[in-house]
Amino acid sequence: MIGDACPGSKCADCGFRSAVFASLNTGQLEMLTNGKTFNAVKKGATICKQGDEIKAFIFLRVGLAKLVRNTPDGREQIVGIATPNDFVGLLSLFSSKIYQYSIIAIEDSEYCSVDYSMVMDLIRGNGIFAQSLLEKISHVSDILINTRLDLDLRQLRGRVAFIICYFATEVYGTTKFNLPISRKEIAELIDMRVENVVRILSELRRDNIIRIEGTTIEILDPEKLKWIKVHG
Amino acid sequence: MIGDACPGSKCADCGFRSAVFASLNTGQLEMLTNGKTFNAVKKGATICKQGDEIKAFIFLRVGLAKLVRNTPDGREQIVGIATPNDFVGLLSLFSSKIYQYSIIAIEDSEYCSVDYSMVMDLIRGNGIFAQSLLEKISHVSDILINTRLDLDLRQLRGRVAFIICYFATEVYGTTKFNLPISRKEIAELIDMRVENVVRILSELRRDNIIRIEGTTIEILDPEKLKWIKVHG
DNA sequence: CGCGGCTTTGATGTTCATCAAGTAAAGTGG
DNA sequence: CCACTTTACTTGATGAACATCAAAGCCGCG
Repeated sequence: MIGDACPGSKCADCGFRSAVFASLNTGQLEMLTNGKTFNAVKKGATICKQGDEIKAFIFLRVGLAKLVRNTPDGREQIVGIATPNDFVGLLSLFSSKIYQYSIIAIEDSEYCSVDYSMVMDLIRGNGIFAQSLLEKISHVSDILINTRLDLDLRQLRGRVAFIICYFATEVYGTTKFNLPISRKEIAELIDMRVENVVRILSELRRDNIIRIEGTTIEILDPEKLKWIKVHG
Repeated sequence: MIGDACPGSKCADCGFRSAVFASLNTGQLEMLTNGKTFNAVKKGATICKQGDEIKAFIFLRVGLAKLVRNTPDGREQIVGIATPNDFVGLLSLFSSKIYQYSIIAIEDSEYCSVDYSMVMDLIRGNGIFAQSLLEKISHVSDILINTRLDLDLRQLRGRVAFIICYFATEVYGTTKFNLPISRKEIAELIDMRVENVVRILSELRRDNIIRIEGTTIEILDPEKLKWIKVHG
């Protein structure tokens, strides 16, 4: 499925088009149409790999992906989660020739790749576009850093509560959802051990704060969960 | 001392001029000269304050500053250290109307403030400048995030070793230097408690890995220190 | 069916935060 | 200048939080 033409063919007509591209004129949009590739991948697929040369600008249209980093001691650390409309790998893009993280689909996903040099041309040729991109990248960094700083302040119960709230509000927008990642991945995302993730989830279930059924999680007591998220 | 004219007056002649400004033409450099203010402040001075409206683009010429965040529970967390040639507060700049962090001088410092709207004009009017700025901001974010992720993997001994190495190599470039921050500030920077910072510094001294004399730290055994930094 | 990976719970030891208490250094006011 | 207060630093003792080890159940997959 890699490299198929985008179903909606022209970027100008794309329902997923990001606000970042709003400033492009007709000619520039046509350039974009010709320079991009549409991709659909299954859950588990690697979209790009840490250490590989950056050749494209990746825009996630549908699905969900994790940003993964290999730690010096051979473990894996999840840097963050990419949701639809995100430019994944945006951070590495301008600061390095290689990807700092791998990007792996955690749900069936669709994304567009735009040729790296084309984006550079657009930046140089369209000031408003450059400004939009600056704002976008700045925003993404800010969220990532602030989230990390927040997590660092909390102990494990607070972190687990945080991640449940995150998926409920930021990703799915409901109090009941299918957790797209394993316990082990939660652990990698918030820097703790699998056993403790499990233990704390069990505690939350025991206290009737959440309900767990297979991979489905339902928040029963949002107030209490929020309290734990803030006060640890 | 706030608001004095830059001694070197014209930005075009400024010895501290960042590579980011390399692409500006004569007219644009003149704009810059007229739109900036030069400032010199003493150690401890607040350069900008978390929550205040962003009106300027701050470029640190001389000195050292800490980026500080007030945590929800009233403590302080140090996000990072700004060294000469850094654009401080760069991250907030494009993603928010207000500063996400306070910036406080930890050594006597000099910096230039450039009017916010002027920077925006330059971005829109000069594509190469926009691209340079994207690269710069991307680089700063990347370092900040990777540092944070690294710290999250380490236990306390590793973090203390990390921060000593950081000041030795990144900030001062020597194995013997004056630690510009207090024990408490180290704790705030690497998410631990003062008592443990002190305890671990004492251990390192006892094991002849470092020497401490007042605020001066000298690395005696770089190999061992590096080992601790990596392996906790 | 059996293997391997994910999940779960319990027991145990290590790491770290907290509390307490004392020393040194640095500012403050008379 | 000295008494006084405040702030930074330091060490020890204790308990809480967390990682690690161990073992068993579960599920998907060849």
